[in-house]
Amino acid sequence: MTMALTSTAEDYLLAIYGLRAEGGPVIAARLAERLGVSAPTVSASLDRLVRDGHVWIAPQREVFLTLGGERTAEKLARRHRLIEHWLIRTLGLGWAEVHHEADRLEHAISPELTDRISAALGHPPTCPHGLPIPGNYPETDVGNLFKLSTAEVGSKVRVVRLSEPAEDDSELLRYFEEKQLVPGRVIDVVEQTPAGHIVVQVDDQPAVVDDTVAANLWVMAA
Amino acid sequence: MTMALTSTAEDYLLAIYGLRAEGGPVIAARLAERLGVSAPTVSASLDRLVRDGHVWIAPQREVFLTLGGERTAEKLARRHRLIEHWLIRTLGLGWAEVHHEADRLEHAISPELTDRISAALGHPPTCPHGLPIPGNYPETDVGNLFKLSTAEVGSKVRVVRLSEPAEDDSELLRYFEEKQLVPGRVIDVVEQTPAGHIVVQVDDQPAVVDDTVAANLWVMAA
DNA sequence: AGCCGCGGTTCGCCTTAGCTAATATTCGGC
DNA sequence: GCCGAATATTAGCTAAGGCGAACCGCGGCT
Repeated sequence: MTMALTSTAEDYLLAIYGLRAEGGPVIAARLAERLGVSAPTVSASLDRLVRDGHVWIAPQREVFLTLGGERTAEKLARRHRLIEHWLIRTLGLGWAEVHHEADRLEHAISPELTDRISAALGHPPTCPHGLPIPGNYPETDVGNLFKLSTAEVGSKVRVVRLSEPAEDDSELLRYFEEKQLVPGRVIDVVEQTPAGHIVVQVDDQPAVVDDTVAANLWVMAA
Repeated sequence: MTMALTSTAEDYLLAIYGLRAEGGPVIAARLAERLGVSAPTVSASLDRLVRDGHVWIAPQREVFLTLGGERTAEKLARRHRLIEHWLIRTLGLGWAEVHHEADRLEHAISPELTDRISAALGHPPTCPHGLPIPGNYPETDVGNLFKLSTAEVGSKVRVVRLSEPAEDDSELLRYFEEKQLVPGRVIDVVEQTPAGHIVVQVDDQPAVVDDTVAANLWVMAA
């Protein structure tokens, strides 16, 4: 009988899962940042997660999900991303606001409800920001995604998804929405300035994308 | 800056609000029953609620909501009851299952979301089980409700709402649904047996309603 | 060698929210 | 006025989840 997770434990699993998906080593300090808690708190919480078999810590302090922990995290990510669609679809909530609401709702939705939501939405493969929904997403062309910041000048690319951390930045989300830098859009990479900024063309409208911002958009050749 | 309530505190306010609406004195022992916790736990929690100004204890140990506490409880009840409708409307959830899901969701929905839900549903005056939704409910004929168990033999009555505790009893809910003893239905009170059971006629189908069950249905003359 | 900064842990402390066992209080009957 | 049942409180425990302060280890600089 798999003990029920606390809402806090769910947050940790999801944060680890998200950081992992972003690439780069998952360490306690990053978790502290993302979750907005102190280092000692993360230490204690990780101890509990290890004790309960959701997480294991590699010799160099890197944090990994166990098989069970990963399965749980996938369920949670699925839940979260389906909720985002649901809120947009049934309540007309804004693309930029939906993530925060989903953050709180994801802990309160039963598995049965999750599946009903998926069905009611026609089993969408990704969330509104382009992140894949486990269980619905066909694992194709995951390999040939790259960040807009590394796109070749003169190429055409298709926006596929936002980075995980971008989802927590509502100002950034509103910016993306305004410039229509949303999943599915095809854009021209016009030039890269010496400072690293990228000039793109969306719907024949030019837009200058800050280099740090461009690192938050995953694209593919189009 | 009104301190944010914990999920547990919200449960208490809602329980007090509900018991009060059912009539009868609200005391700690009833709260312990309804919330499924021990008496000392209720004691400690009430201390916190008093400390934070949500609740007030009268000399004879009776529990009252303060003005602020009552306002909060109304918001929570509104939230809960709107969620029930929303789940039925957008996901086709069953009349009998919806209450439990709403119990968990009500702590995770923002005020803005609540209003959007209300708007999307056309501001329904009551929840699917007939309980009024604060802010939407026109306060008419609240006074002339009575329990089915006290209805006069030979009279016609209209089912208006379920009792609060009935909402927590899914078996009872399924029974009501099966017999179509749901808000809006007009039924004939045919006879009362010596044991106190009540024989009614719904859609020309006879049904025997247990006396304790009949005490959970609020009706009005029809 | 020395030191700074980052990462991590240990220590001690706090609040919420639960429990049991024991005790105290109050209420309704008789 | 007394008794027993119901109610409430006290005392003492646990676990989760927070905090800051202090300290350790290690990698790079200078």
